[in-house]
Amino acid sequence: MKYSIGEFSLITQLSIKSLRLYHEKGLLVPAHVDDTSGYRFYDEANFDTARSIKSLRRYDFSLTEIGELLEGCDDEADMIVQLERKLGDIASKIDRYQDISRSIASIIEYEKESVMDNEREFEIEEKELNTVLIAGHRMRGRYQDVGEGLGLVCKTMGRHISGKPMTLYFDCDYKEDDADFEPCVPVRKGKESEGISVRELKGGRCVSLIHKGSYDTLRSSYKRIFGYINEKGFKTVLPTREIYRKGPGMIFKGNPKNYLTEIQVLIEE
Amino acid sequence: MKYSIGEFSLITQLSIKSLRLYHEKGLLVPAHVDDTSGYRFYDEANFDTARSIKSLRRYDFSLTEIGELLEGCDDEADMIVQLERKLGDIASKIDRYQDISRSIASIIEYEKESVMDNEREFEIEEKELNTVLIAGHRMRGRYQDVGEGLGLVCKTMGRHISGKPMTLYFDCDYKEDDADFEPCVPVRKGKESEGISVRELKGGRCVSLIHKGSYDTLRSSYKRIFGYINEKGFKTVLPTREIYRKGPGMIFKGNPKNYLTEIQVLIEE
DNA sequence: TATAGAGTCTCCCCTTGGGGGAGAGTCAAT
DNA sequence: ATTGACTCTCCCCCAAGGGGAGACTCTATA
Repeated sequence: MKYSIGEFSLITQLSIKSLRLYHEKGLLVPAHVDDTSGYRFYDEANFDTARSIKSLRRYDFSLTEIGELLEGCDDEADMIVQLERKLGDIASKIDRYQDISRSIASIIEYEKESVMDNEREFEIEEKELNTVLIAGHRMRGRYQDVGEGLGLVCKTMGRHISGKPMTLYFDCDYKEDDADFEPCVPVRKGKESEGISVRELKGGRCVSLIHKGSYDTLRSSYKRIFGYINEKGFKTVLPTREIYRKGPGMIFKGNPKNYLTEIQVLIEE
Repeated sequence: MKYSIGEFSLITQLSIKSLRLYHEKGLLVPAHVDDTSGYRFYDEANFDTARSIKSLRRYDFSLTEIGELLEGCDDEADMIVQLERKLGDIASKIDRYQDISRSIASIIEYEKESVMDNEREFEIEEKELNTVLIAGHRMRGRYQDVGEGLGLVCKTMGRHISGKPMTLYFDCDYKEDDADFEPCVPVRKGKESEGISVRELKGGRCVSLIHKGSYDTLRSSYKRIFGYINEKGFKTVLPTREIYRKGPGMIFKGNPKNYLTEIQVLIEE
């Protein structure tokens, strides 16, 4: 019994285009090709091959791989090896996509959270801070270098990170070029490594203000918060903290007008 | 500060080819293009865009999607929607790959198992069968139609299947065209549906022989097993069972010489 | 037997995200 | 002025087909 390509396509559920491609690649050669018309005709034996190809395609084998399998299909042990290799491929794809999935989920969480805060106006408040475990990288230089240090710390600690990134400032006054600071992140656990210090950061009573907008305008908020502290007669404790509640985002830099930075100054009780 | 495409490529870790492509697609337009030489020059602002593109590519966004995101990046809420859509995409990909992974694993198991039996020679033996839950599709016709019925049952029961497919034969003698049989599979659980009967198949003492080779030669094994039964003076109980321990395989038809079919004839105790 | 309509053929272009290379122009240093 | 390093555009390539054009071929009906 002979089947034209159209009939064969209907039966096997493979498109005519695909059948012609498989013919060209030598995967599924029609039983007979008419010399004068060039028409392809398929027979019963072709059904088995068609079924094999369909299965393998469903399992994400490439046409090249299918070709190799169809050639050497006599030794079944070899086929098992191929299947196991494929299983490994698939597993690593799953791993990769799961990584991506986790990353995207955490980005969404980050963005959502900060969008919520976005409409509020913020006032100075006093509050109690808990002691937290942090990993930090102490350095000297200009304020712009904070980003770099933060990147280093985040990359090193990876998924142990348990909170927003922050910077500790150890100077009592503003220094342009030789500031002493420590970009850090809260972590669940972690071990010391080159340049990275892991330790507890003591909590306590503090004065806090959330600054909205570009980092260039941070100093106006510092002025406000220290004005408040002086007015109340508090004595401050170093280091001062900056918590980056919403910064440049993990994908887009975003609009600096929407950046949110919390300034925390600990006070003696 | 201006960077040539080579420098920019080194810094951003994007290939020159990619950079030119992104320029062409309008995703990452150099800050300046020299009129006469056509040389591309990038500036600081381009770094942010480059970083965004790299992140999004890592998260499996297509260039088209990235383009749309870069256009409408002012409304962040919209970006969250896009990210969530992507998250859904990724999740469905993971699902799909996990399905494939499971399928391949079961194929491997099937093939391995049967390869092990492959070298053995088989003799008639008597053994005890347990009662099992089966799903079957009773039908009349030719023996060749067994395959179809089995396909139906397997597709319907899907992952509830818990053993090798088999056929029950209800005729006491060989009928060419109007045999009465029931392709079925053991299942863990399952509900009746159109044409499918789910029930317990009673066990008992039986005479069993594993037939090696094409189904066309099955009758010689039947002759042997019934010869044995007559010799021993056993009385048989219908239906007779054929268990397809290794058949045409899920991908390749395989070599019929290696097919293994167990014939089980229950006897009165 | 002519013709219409359906089926099939080959050939070409398109998709994604670039890689590889040819041939020509440009830049900076010697 | 020349040389070597960069860069430009343009073309072809990958996988697995999809879409369509223009030309044949087959079959059924008038």
